[in-house]
Amino acid sequence: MLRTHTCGELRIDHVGKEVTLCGWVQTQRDKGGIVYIDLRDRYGITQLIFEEGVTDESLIKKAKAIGREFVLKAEGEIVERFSKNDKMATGDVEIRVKSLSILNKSKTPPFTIEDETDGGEDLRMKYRYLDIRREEVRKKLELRHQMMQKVREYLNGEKFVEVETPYLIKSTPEGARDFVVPSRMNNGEFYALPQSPQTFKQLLMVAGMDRYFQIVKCFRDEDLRADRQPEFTQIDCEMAFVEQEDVLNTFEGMTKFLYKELKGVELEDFQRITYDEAMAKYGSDKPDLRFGMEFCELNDLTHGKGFVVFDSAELVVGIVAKGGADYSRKQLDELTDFVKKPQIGAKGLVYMKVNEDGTFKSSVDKFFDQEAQKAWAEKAGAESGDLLLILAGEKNQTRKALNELRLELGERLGLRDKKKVAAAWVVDFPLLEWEEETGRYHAMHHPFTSPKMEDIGKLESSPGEVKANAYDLVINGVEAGGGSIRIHDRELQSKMFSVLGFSKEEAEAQFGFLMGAFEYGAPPHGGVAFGFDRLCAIMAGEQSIRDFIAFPKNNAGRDVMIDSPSKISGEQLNELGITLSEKNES
RNA sequence: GGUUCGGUAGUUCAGCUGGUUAGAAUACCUGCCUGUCACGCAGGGGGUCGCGGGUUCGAGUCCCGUCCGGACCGCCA
Repeated sequence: MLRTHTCGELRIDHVGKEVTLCGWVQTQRDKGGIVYIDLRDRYGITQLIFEEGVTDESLIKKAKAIGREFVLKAEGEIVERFSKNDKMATGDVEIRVKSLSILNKSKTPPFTIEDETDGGEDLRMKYRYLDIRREEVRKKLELRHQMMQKVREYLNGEKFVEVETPYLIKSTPEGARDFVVPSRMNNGEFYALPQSPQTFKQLLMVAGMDRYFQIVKCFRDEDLRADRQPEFTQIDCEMAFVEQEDVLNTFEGMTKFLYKELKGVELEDFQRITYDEAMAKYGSDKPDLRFGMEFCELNDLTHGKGFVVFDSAELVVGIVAKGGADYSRKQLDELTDFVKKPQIGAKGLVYMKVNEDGTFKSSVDKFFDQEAQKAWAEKAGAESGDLLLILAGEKNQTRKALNELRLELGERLGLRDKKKVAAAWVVDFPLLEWEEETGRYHAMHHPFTSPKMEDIGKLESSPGEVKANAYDLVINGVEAGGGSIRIHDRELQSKMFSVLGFSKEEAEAQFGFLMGAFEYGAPPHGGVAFGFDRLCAIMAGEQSIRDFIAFPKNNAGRDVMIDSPSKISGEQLNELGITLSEKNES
């Protein structure tokens, strides 16, 4: 070992000891007759001191020539500081250096290695190895590590077995686009990287593994977001001989365990809310329940008064912004512009202020008298000083837009409190969703999700109304995980594929192995998958998952550090039997 | 595929309705400084204003195209 201690552990009772530290130079402060160097490693920072009259002349000269991020080995005696720094854990002591080796020099880094770095996103990613030296990023990766340990601890305690499943598997048309890997030995054929180990974990249930989990990379070739990466990590779980409640309880337990162990927070029992209720009250299947501001439907109080926008709307729905009656014209215009943004797509925004004197002032006074507005206020629960904001239009679109407005207001009113944790299970998702482009139904969760028993009769007659044994865990408005009770019966699975528009042959070719397995005594089973990166971000109160991934990709799916993806040689292409179209040749 | 914001010193940014020699902070270099810890003081170097084209007497600034980055919509069973 080159060092006897780390840069974070020395305290006043170490005084007098001879130690050797290794680390990077955070800063060097040359005061003339005295030189300080802050030496940093992953554990902390310790001050080195070189003093005229005490330290060797040549050593002082050496110290004066040292720059940021040099790698040093410093030997010396721990002494009590003449002037202490109570902002540092090691601030009571310093090392009076007797011997110094420069283990490596460093170019001046392109951005400062500090919590409040001056580096932009792009630059930080290009020099990610420097970015990770920053405490802020390091702590996030350490949280991730801790979480991984705790997940394993909990699931191991619950008798789950961690089983690895293959990465080179088969492409299927359902769901997200696959990342595809050409096979040299099977020329002209391709593997696909798993979007999730779904079918394998079900096969493990058939295999009697009973309780399976895996912390596993998954791959989806879709566009990125702050909370979406093309390769990401899931806590993938499956249990046999269980019902929905058993799965929910097990993983509610895991989530509580993680919060307790990692954040010291005891979570209350999670709310349960149905999909239909979530959509009606919040316009979203992942509502942020840290605050109320529930939707209030106003159809019956708004129709027939000659206001065309409301009369022609499938849904008229509002929310109350507490204390919003003093919003200025400008603020209201801002909110109107917000909902009219193309991403949100509302045509306009109707407001109604409840004045302190009990009167009402709205943007539609022409059509609705005080009496009518009073009725709105009563229904929506708007009291004096409040602001009622109303959107109207096609049902789903309007709910979606009002959801965005609700979140925006929540942000502006400071209701999305980072310190709060609101976790809920959203249950009873629809089994199927109509897809306009293809003109057929597709599975809302995935095609292995079981329909509710009582709805099975409707599978062929009115598929859109069938509810599924599917559930999502939503924390602070983020989908942290989701799962379902699966189909374990060959006939039902077959029927499901046919409802989804698969021919018998297609279903057999793509999923015959699974349906075949169901014929050999498949137990009832179900499970869940958590977005591990997201769970880390949620727990740290962050929006972006990128800093919880050591080497993430940028918006365009590129790794700017190693510059991938990249072209491959003609020989490699030949070997794989691949010809590129002209526009891609170089 | 689309919307939107941005690209100016190593870095983060300012630069107005087009107008002389493009600025600040920080970083870097040199000198001074024995208790600093965002050290201080004095001085210095540092720019293809992303790239290409256009308008103009004149473009960092306006227009078109393009590349790069961020956020978002579509997409993500």
